[in-house]
Amino acid sequence: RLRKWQRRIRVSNATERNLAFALSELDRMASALGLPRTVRETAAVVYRKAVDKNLIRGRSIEGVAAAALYAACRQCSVPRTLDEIEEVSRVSRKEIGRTYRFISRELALKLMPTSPIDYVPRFCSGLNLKGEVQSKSVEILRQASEKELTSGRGPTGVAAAAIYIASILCGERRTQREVADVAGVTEVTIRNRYKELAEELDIEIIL
Amino acid sequence: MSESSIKIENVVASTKLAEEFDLTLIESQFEGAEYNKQKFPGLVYRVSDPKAAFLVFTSGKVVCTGAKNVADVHTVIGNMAKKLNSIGIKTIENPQITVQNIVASADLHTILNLNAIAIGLGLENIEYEPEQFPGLVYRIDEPKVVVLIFSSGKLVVTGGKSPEDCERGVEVVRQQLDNMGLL
DNA sequence: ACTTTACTTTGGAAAGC
DNA sequence: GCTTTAAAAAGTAAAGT
Repeated sequence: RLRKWQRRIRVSNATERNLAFALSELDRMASALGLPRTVRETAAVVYRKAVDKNLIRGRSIEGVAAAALYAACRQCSVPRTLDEIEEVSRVSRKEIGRTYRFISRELALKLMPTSPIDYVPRFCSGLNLKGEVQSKSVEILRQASEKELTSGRGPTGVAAAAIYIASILCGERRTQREVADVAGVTEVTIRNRYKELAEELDIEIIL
Repeated sequence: MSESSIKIENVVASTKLAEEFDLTLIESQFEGAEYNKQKFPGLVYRVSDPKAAFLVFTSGKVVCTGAKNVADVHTVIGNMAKKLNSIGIKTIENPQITVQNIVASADLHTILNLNAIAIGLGLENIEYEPEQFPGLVYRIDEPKVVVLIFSSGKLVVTGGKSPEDCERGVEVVRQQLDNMGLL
Protein backbone atom coordinates (compact mmCIF):
# COMPACT_ATOMS: atom_id res chain seq x y z
CA ARG A 1 0.00 0.00 0.00
CA LEU A 2 2.75 2.36 0.95
CA ARG A 3 4.57 1.54 -2.31
CA LYS A 4 1.48 2.38 -4.30
CA TRP A 5 1.08 5.63 -2.39
CA GLN A 6 4.67 6.62 -3.02
CA ARG A 7 4.34 5.72 -6.67
CA ARG A 8 1.33 7.95 -6.96
CA ILE A 9 3.26 10.77 -5.45
CA ARG A 10 6.12 10.16 -7.82
CA VAL A 11 3.82 10.09 -10.85
CA SER A 12 2.07 13.11 -9.58
CA ASN A 13 5.37 14.89 -9.12
CA ALA A 14 6.54 13.94 -12.56
CA THR A 15 3.27 15.03 -14.11
CA GLU A 16 3.31 18.31 -12.28
CA ARG A 17 6.94 18.86 -13.05
CA ASN A 18 6.32 18.24 -16.77
CA LEU A 19 3.30 20.50 -16.77
CA ALA A 20 5.26 23.22 -15.02
CA PHE A 21 8.03 22.87 -17.58
CA ALA A 22 5.55 23.02 -20.44
CA LEU A 23 3.87 26.10 -19.05
CA SER A 24 7.21 27.82 -18.55
CA GLU A 25 8.09 26.96 -22.12
CA LEU A 26 4.82 28.45 -23.32
CA ASP A 27 5.51 31.58 -21.32
CA ARG A 28 9.05 31.88 -22.59
CA MET A 29 8.00 31.50 -26.25
CA ALA A 30 4.97 33.75 -25.86
CA SER A 31 7.12 36.46 -24.29
CA ALA A 32 9.69 36.19 -27.04
CA LEU A 33 6.91 36.65 -29.57
CA GLY A 34 5.24 39.41 -27.58
CA LEU A 35 1.95 37.57 -27.35
CA PRO A 36 -0.84 38.77 -25.02
CA ARG A 37 -1.97 36.84 -21.95
CA THR A 38 -5.11 35.55 -23.63
CA VAL A 39 -3.06 33.69 -26.19
CA ARG A 40 -0.81 32.17 -23.50
CA GLU A 41 -3.86 31.04 -21.60
CA THR A 42 -5.40 29.57 -24.73
CA ALA A 43 -2.15 27.74 -25.44
CA ALA A 44 -2.11 26.41 -21.88
CA VAL A 45 -5.66 25.12 -22.30
CA VAL A 46 -4.72 23.38 -25.54
CA TYR A 47 -1.65 21.86 -23.91
CA ARG A 48 -3.64 20.60 -20.91
CA LYS A 49 -6.20 19.00 -23.21
CA ALA A 50 -3.38 17.30 -25.03
CA VAL A 51 -2.07 15.97 -21.72
CA ASP A 52 -5.53 14.77 -20.69
CA LYS A 53 -5.82 12.82 -23.93
CA ASN A 54 -2.35 11.36 -23.55
CA LEU A 55 -1.19 12.97 -26.77
CA ILE A 56 2.26 13.66 -25.39
CA ARG A 57 3.24 9.98 -25.59
CA GLY A 58 6.12 9.62 -28.00
CA ARG A 59 6.41 13.37 -28.41
CA SER A 60 8.59 15.97 -26.76
CA ILE A 61 7.11 18.46 -24.34
CA GLU A 62 8.80 21.25 -26.31
CA GLY A 63 7.22 20.04 -29.52
CA VAL A 64 3.70 19.84 -28.11
CA ALA A 65 4.11 23.19 -26.38
CA ALA A 66 5.26 24.84 -29.61
CA ALA A 67 2.38 23.26 -31.53
CA ALA A 68 -0.09 24.33 -28.84
CA LEU A 69 1.16 27.90 -29.07
CA TYR A 70 0.94 27.83 -32.86
CA ALA A 71 -2.65 26.57 -32.59
CA ALA A 72 -3.53 29.13 -29.92
CA CYS A 73 -2.29 32.01 -32.05
CA ARG A 74 -4.58 30.85 -34.83
CA GLN A 75 -7.52 30.34 -32.51
CA CYS A 76 -7.07 33.88 -31.25
CA SER A 77 -6.76 35.25 -34.79
CA VAL A 78 -3.26 36.55 -34.17
CA PRO A 79 -1.39 33.95 -36.25
CA ARG A 80 2.33 33.40 -36.16
CA THR A 81 3.97 31.48 -38.98
CA LEU A 82 5.63 28.15 -38.32
CA ASP A 83 8.94 29.89 -39.01
CA GLU A 84 8.27 32.43 -36.27
CA ILE A 85 7.33 29.73 -33.77
CA GLU A 86 10.41 27.76 -34.78
CA GLU A 87 12.65 30.74 -34.03
CA VAL A 88 11.62 30.85 -30.37
CA SER A 89 11.35 27.11 -29.86
CA ARG A 90 13.91 24.35 -29.69
CA VAL A 91 12.02 22.25 -32.21
CA SER A 92 12.22 22.15 -35.98
CA ARG A 93 9.45 23.60 -38.12
CA LYS A 94 8.80 20.12 -39.47
CA GLU A 95 8.27 18.72 -35.99
CA ILE A 96 6.03 21.63 -34.96
CA GLY A 97 3.92 21.26 -38.08
CA ARG A 98 3.65 17.52 -37.61
CA THR A 99 2.66 17.85 -33.97
CA TYR A 100 0.21 20.63 -34.79
CA ARG A 101 -1.59 18.41 -37.33
CA PHE A 102 -1.74 15.64 -34.77
CA ILE A 103 -3.17 17.62 -31.86
CA SER A 104 -5.38 19.61 -34.20
CA ARG A 105 -6.96 16.36 -35.38
CA GLU A 106 -7.07 14.63 -31.99
CA LEU A 107 -8.51 17.63 -30.16
CA ALA A 108 -10.81 18.40 -33.10
CA LEU A 109 -9.72 22.03 -33.12
CA LYS A 110 -11.25 22.43 -36.59
CA LEU A 111 -9.27 25.51 -37.47
CA MET A 112 -9.72 27.14 -40.82
CA PRO A 113 -6.53 27.92 -42.71
CA THR A 114 -4.99 31.21 -41.60
CA SER A 115 -6.59 34.23 -43.22
CA PRO A 116 -4.33 36.89 -44.74
CA ILE A 117 -6.59 39.46 -43.03
CA ASP A 118 -5.41 38.30 -39.60
CA TYR A 119 -1.85 39.35 -40.48
CA VAL A 120 -2.81 42.89 -41.47
CA PRO A 121 -2.86 44.56 -38.02
CA ARG A 122 0.53 43.16 -36.99
CA PHE A 123 2.27 43.81 -40.30
CA CYS A 124 0.82 47.31 -40.54
CA SER A 125 1.89 48.28 -37.06
CA GLY A 126 5.31 46.91 -37.84
CA LEU A 127 5.37 49.32 -40.77
CA ASN A 128 3.89 52.19 -38.75
CA LEU A 129 0.86 52.31 -41.01
CA LYS A 130 -2.36 53.86 -39.73
CA GLY A 131 -5.84 52.41 -39.56
CA GLU A 132 -6.77 53.83 -42.93
CA VAL A 133 -4.16 51.69 -44.64
CA GLN A 134 -5.26 48.67 -42.62
CA SER A 135 -8.85 49.15 -43.69
CA LYS A 136 -7.79 49.53 -47.31
CA SER A 137 -5.68 46.37 -47.05
CA VAL A 138 -8.59 44.41 -45.65
CA GLU A 139 -10.87 45.73 -48.38
CA ILE A 140 -8.39 44.59 -51.01
CA LEU A 141 -8.10 41.18 -49.39
CA ARG A 142 -11.88 40.72 -49.32
CA GLN A 143 -12.05 41.49 -53.02
CA ALA A 144 -9.10 39.20 -53.67
CA SER A 145 -10.87 36.41 -51.83
CA GLU A 146 -14.06 36.90 -53.83
CA LYS A 147 -12.12 36.75 -57.07
CA GLU A 148 -10.36 33.57 -56.03
CA LEU A 149 -6.90 35.09 -55.82
CA THR A 150 -6.01 33.69 -52.41
CA SER A 151 -6.57 29.92 -52.65
CA GLY A 152 -3.30 28.06 -52.43
CA ARG A 153 -1.24 31.21 -51.96
CA GLY A 154 0.72 31.84 -48.80
CA PRO A 155 -1.40 34.03 -46.44
CA THR A 156 1.56 36.20 -45.48
CA GLY A 157 2.50 36.85 -49.08
CA VAL A 158 -1.04 37.86 -50.06
CA ALA A 159 -1.37 40.06 -46.96
CA ALA A 160 1.98 41.70 -47.71
CA ALA A 161 0.97 42.47 -51.29
CA ALA A 162 -2.36 43.96 -50.18
CA ILE A 163 -0.59 46.16 -47.64
CA TYR A 164 1.98 47.23 -50.23
CA ILE A 165 -0.83 48.33 -52.57
CA ALA A 166 -2.86 49.95 -49.81
CA SER A 167 0.12 51.94 -48.58
CA ILE A 168 0.57 53.40 -52.04
CA LEU A 169 -3.13 54.13 -52.53
CA CYS A 170 -3.20 55.91 -49.18
CA GLY A 171 -0.16 57.99 -49.97
CA GLU A 172 1.99 56.34 -47.33
CA ARG A 173 4.12 54.22 -49.57
CA ARG A 174 6.32 51.50 -48.11
CA THR A 175 8.91 49.76 -50.26
CA GLN A 176 8.61 46.13 -51.22
CA ARG A 177 11.69 45.46 -49.11
CA GLU A 178 10.16 47.01 -46.01
CA VAL A 179 6.93 45.08 -46.41
CA ALA A 180 8.78 41.90 -47.29
CA ASP A 181 10.87 42.13 -44.13
CA VAL A 182 7.98 42.51 -41.70
CA ALA A 183 5.97 39.82 -43.50
CA GLY A 184 8.83 37.38 -43.71
CA VAL A 185 8.55 36.81 -47.46
CA THR A 186 10.76 37.81 -50.38
CA GLU A 187 10.31 40.84 -52.60
CA VAL A 188 9.71 38.46 -55.47
CA THR A 189 6.64 37.08 -53.73
CA ILE A 190 5.30 40.57 -53.03
CA ARG A 191 5.86 41.45 -56.66
CA ASN A 192 4.09 38.34 -57.96
CA ARG A 193 1.13 38.78 -55.65
CA TYR A 194 0.68 42.52 -56.05
CA LYS A 195 0.84 42.29 -59.84
CA GLU A 196 -1.88 39.66 -59.79
CA LEU A 197 -4.03 41.66 -57.37
CA ALA A 198 -3.58 44.94 -59.24
CA GLU A 199 -4.45 43.35 -62.55
CA GLU A 200 -7.41 41.28 -61.45
CA LEU A 201 -8.89 43.96 -59.20
CA ASP A 202 -8.20 46.73 -61.72
CA ILE A 203 -6.14 48.80 -59.32
CA GLU A 204 -3.87 51.39 -60.87
CA ILE A 205 -0.55 51.64 -59.11
CA ILE A 206 1.31 54.83 -59.92
CA LEU A 207 4.84 54.72 -58.61
CA MET B 1 -18.98 7.79 -68.94
CA SER B 2 -16.39 8.65 -66.35
CA GLU B 3 -13.17 8.60 -68.33
CA SER B 4 -11.41 10.87 -65.87
CA SER B 5 -8.54 11.21 -68.32
CA ILE B 6 -6.10 10.24 -65.64
CA LYS B 7 -2.45 10.52 -66.47
CA ILE B 8 -0.27 8.05 -64.65
CA GLU B 9 2.94 9.77 -63.64
CA ASN B 10 4.72 7.15 -61.61
CA VAL B 11 4.33 3.52 -60.64
CA VAL B 12 6.12 1.96 -57.68
CA ALA B 13 6.43 -1.82 -57.52
CA SER B 14 8.36 -4.43 -55.59
CA THR B 15 9.42 -7.98 -56.35
CA LYS B 16 11.98 -10.61 -55.49
CA LEU B 17 14.46 -11.60 -58.20
CA ALA B 18 16.79 -13.85 -56.18
CA GLU B 19 17.48 -15.24 -52.73
CA GLU B 20 20.42 -12.89 -52.35
CA PHE B 21 22.55 -10.42 -54.25
CA ASP B 22 26.19 -9.38 -54.14
CA LEU B 23 25.60 -5.65 -54.52
CA THR B 24 29.31 -4.87 -54.75
CA LEU B 25 29.58 -7.21 -57.72
CA ILE B 26 26.56 -5.65 -59.42
CA GLU B 27 27.92 -2.17 -58.79
CA SER B 28 31.17 -3.07 -60.52
CA GLN B 29 29.42 -4.60 -63.53
CA PHE B 30 26.52 -2.19 -64.01
CA GLU B 31 27.39 1.16 -65.55
CA GLY B 32 26.11 3.98 -63.36
CA ALA B 33 25.06 1.81 -60.44
CA GLU B 34 25.43 3.54 -57.06
CA TYR B 35 25.97 1.67 -53.83
CA ASN B 36 26.88 3.20 -50.48
CA LYS B 37 25.97 0.75 -47.78
CA GLN B 38 26.32 3.32 -44.99
CA LYS B 39 24.22 5.84 -46.86
CA PHE B 40 21.47 3.46 -47.92
CA PRO B 41 21.24 -0.36 -47.85
CA GLY B 42 20.06 -0.58 -51.44
CA LEU B 43 21.92 -0.27 -54.73
CA VAL B 44 20.51 2.42 -57.04
CA TYR B 45 20.36 1.69 -60.74
CA ARG B 46 18.65 3.75 -63.43
CA VAL B 47 17.53 2.46 -66.82
CA SER B 48 16.10 4.35 -69.75
CA ASP B 49 14.34 2.07 -72.21
CA PRO B 50 11.18 2.57 -70.45
CA LYS B 51 12.59 5.00 -67.93
CA ALA B 52 12.76 3.69 -64.37
CA ALA B 53 14.95 3.47 -61.30
CA PHE B 54 15.75 0.38 -59.26
CA LEU B 55 16.63 -0.14 -55.65
CA VAL B 56 18.32 -3.52 -55.32
CA PHE B 57 18.82 -5.16 -51.93
CA THR B 58 21.08 -7.94 -50.67
CA SER B 59 17.98 -9.99 -49.84
CA GLY B 60 17.22 -10.35 -53.53
CA LYS B 61 14.27 -7.99 -53.28
CA VAL B 62 13.94 -5.14 -55.74
CA VAL B 63 11.95 -1.91 -55.82
CA CYS B 64 11.14 -0.34 -59.15
CA THR B 65 10.02 3.30 -59.37
CA GLY B 66 9.51 5.90 -62.02
CA ALA B 67 7.70 3.78 -64.61
CA LYS B 68 4.84 5.44 -66.47
CA ASN B 69 2.76 2.28 -66.92
CA VAL B 70 2.06 -0.92 -65.09
CA ALA B 71 3.12 -2.71 -68.28
CA ASP B 72 6.45 -0.86 -68.29
CA VAL B 73 7.11 -2.11 -64.78
CA HIS B 74 7.00 -5.70 -66.04
CA THR B 75 9.11 -4.80 -69.05
CA VAL B 76 11.89 -3.09 -67.11
CA ILE B 77 11.97 -5.77 -64.43
CA GLY B 78 12.25 -8.41 -67.16
CA ASN B 79 15.11 -6.45 -68.71
CA MET B 80 16.75 -6.13 -65.32
CA ALA B 81 16.60 -9.89 -64.84
CA LYS B 82 18.26 -10.43 -68.22
CA LYS B 83 21.01 -7.95 -67.40
CA LEU B 84 21.68 -9.76 -64.17
CA ASN B 85 21.77 -13.07 -66.03
CA SER B 86 24.24 -11.59 -68.53
CA ILE B 87 26.81 -11.08 -65.79
CA GLY B 88 26.27 -14.56 -64.44
CA ILE B 89 23.67 -13.91 -61.77
CA LYS B 90 20.74 -16.28 -61.77
CA THR B 91 17.28 -14.92 -61.12
CA ILE B 92 13.88 -16.30 -60.21
CA GLU B 93 11.93 -17.28 -63.33
CA ASN B 94 8.48 -15.71 -62.95
CA PRO B 95 8.91 -13.15 -60.22
CA GLN B 96 5.74 -12.03 -58.43
CA ILE B 97 5.51 -8.31 -59.10
CA THR B 98 3.41 -6.18 -56.73
CA VAL B 99 2.36 -2.65 -57.61
CA GLN B 100 2.66 -0.74 -54.34
CA ASN B 101 1.68 2.74 -55.37
CA ILE B 102 0.56 4.72 -58.38
CA VAL B 103 0.78 8.49 -58.72
CA ALA B 104 -1.51 10.11 -61.25
CA SER B 105 -2.60 13.60 -62.22
CA ALA B 106 -5.97 14.83 -63.43
CA ASP B 107 -7.74 18.09 -64.20
CA LEU B 108 -11.25 19.21 -63.28
CA HIS B 109 -10.88 22.21 -65.58
CA THR B 110 -12.33 24.69 -63.10
CA ILE B 111 -10.85 27.17 -60.67
CA LEU B 112 -11.58 25.96 -57.16
CA ASN B 113 -12.22 27.75 -53.87
CA LEU B 114 -10.18 25.63 -51.47
CA ASN B 115 -11.62 27.29 -48.36
CA ALA B 116 -15.13 26.38 -49.46
CA ILE B 117 -14.01 22.84 -50.29
CA ALA B 118 -12.33 22.53 -46.89
CA ILE B 119 -15.63 23.35 -45.19
CA GLY B 120 -17.66 21.28 -47.60
CA LEU B 121 -15.60 18.15 -47.18
CA GLY B 122 -15.29 18.81 -43.46
CA LEU B 123 -12.29 20.30 -41.70
CA GLU B 124 -11.78 17.00 -39.89
CA ASN B 125 -11.45 15.13 -43.18
CA ILE B 126 -8.94 17.35 -44.90
CA GLU B 127 -5.65 19.13 -44.39
CA TYR B 128 -5.15 22.50 -46.00
CA GLU B 129 -2.29 24.70 -44.87
CA PRO B 130 -1.52 27.16 -47.69
CA GLU B 131 1.31 28.55 -45.58
CA GLN B 132 3.13 25.30 -46.12
CA PHE B 133 1.73 23.78 -49.30
CA PRO B 134 -0.76 25.09 -51.93
CA GLY B 135 -2.70 21.86 -52.20
CA LEU B 136 -5.60 20.62 -50.08
CA VAL B 137 -5.04 17.04 -48.90
CA TYR B 138 -8.08 14.79 -49.03
CA ARG B 139 -7.87 11.18 -47.86
CA ILE B 140 -10.49 8.82 -49.26
CA ASP B 141 -11.29 5.43 -47.70
CA GLU B 142 -12.83 3.81 -50.76
CA PRO B 143 -10.84 3.62 -52.89
CA LYS B 144 -8.02 4.09 -50.42
CA VAL B 145 -6.19 6.96 -52.07
CA VAL B 146 -5.06 10.47 -51.22
CA VAL B 147 -6.00 13.33 -53.50
CA LEU B 148 -4.21 16.65 -53.58
CA ILE B 149 -6.60 19.35 -54.76
CA PHE B 150 -5.28 22.61 -56.19
CA SER B 151 -7.03 25.91 -56.80
CA SER B 152 -6.31 25.51 -60.50
CA GLY B 153 -8.56 22.47 -60.60
CA LYS B 154 -5.61 20.15 -61.12
CA LEU B 155 -5.40 17.04 -58.97
CA VAL B 156 -2.77 14.55 -57.91
CA VAL B 157 -3.94 11.11 -56.83
CA THR B 158 -1.58 8.81 -54.99
CA GLY B 159 -1.66 5.76 -52.80
CA GLY B 160 -3.64 3.67 -55.25
CA LYS B 161 -2.63 0.12 -56.14
CA SER B 162 -4.23 0.19 -59.57
CA PRO B 163 -5.06 2.78 -62.25
CA GLU B 164 -8.72 2.08 -61.45
CA ASP B 165 -8.22 3.20 -57.85
CA CYS B 166 -6.89 6.51 -59.12
CA GLU B 167 -9.74 7.00 -61.57
CA ARG B 168 -12.33 6.16 -58.93
CA GLY B 169 -10.64 8.55 -56.53
CA VAL B 170 -10.96 11.38 -59.02
CA GLU B 171 -14.60 10.50 -59.59
CA VAL B 172 -15.32 10.55 -55.87
CA VAL B 173 -13.83 14.03 -55.62
CA ARG B 174 -15.59 15.23 -58.73
CA GLN B 175 -18.94 13.96 -57.49
CA GLN B 176 -18.57 15.32 -53.96
CA LEU B 177 -17.59 18.75 -55.23
CA ASP B 178 -20.45 18.64 -57.71
CA ASN B 179 -22.94 17.67 -55.01
CA MET B 180 -21.81 20.64 -52.94
CA GLY B 181 -22.18 22.92 -55.89
CA LEU B 182 -18.49 23.75 -55.87
CA LEU B 183 -17.91 22.71 -59.44
C1' DA C 1 14.20 40.87 -64.17
C1' DC C 2 14.60 36.25 -65.99
C1' DT C 3 15.98 31.45 -65.82
C1' DT C 4 17.26 27.45 -63.47
C1' DT C 5 17.40 24.52 -59.62
C1' DA C 6 15.27 23.09 -55.51
C1' DC C 7 12.38 22.50 -51.55
C1' DT C 8 7.27 22.07 -49.50
C1' DT C 9 3.05 17.89 -49.74
C1' DT C 10 1.09 12.92 -50.76
C1' DG C 11 1.94 7.39 -51.11
C1' DG C 12 4.54 2.80 -50.92
C1' DA C 13 8.27 -0.89 -50.78
C1' DA C 14 13.07 -2.18 -49.52
C1' DA C 15 17.12 -3.09 -44.88
C1' DG C 16 18.94 -1.07 -41.06
C1' DC C 17 19.99 2.39 -37.74
C1' DG D 1 11.46 8.44 -37.33
C1' DC D 2 15.37 8.59 -40.92
C1' DT D 3 17.96 7.22 -45.13
C1' DT D 4 16.87 6.51 -51.11
C1' DT D 5 13.90 6.31 -55.67
C1' DA D 6 10.38 8.61 -59.03
C1' DA D 7 6.67 11.91 -60.42
C1' DA D 8 2.87 15.49 -60.53
C1' DA D 9 0.58 19.61 -58.64
C1' DA D 10 1.62 25.32 -57.40
C1' DG D 11 3.87 28.44 -54.34
C1' DT D 12 7.97 30.20 -52.60
C1' DA D 13 12.95 30.75 -52.48
C1' DA D 14 17.73 31.23 -53.77
C1' DA D 15 21.39 31.51 -57.01
C1' DG D 16 23.35 32.80 -61.38
C1' DT D 17 23.09 35.52 -65.66
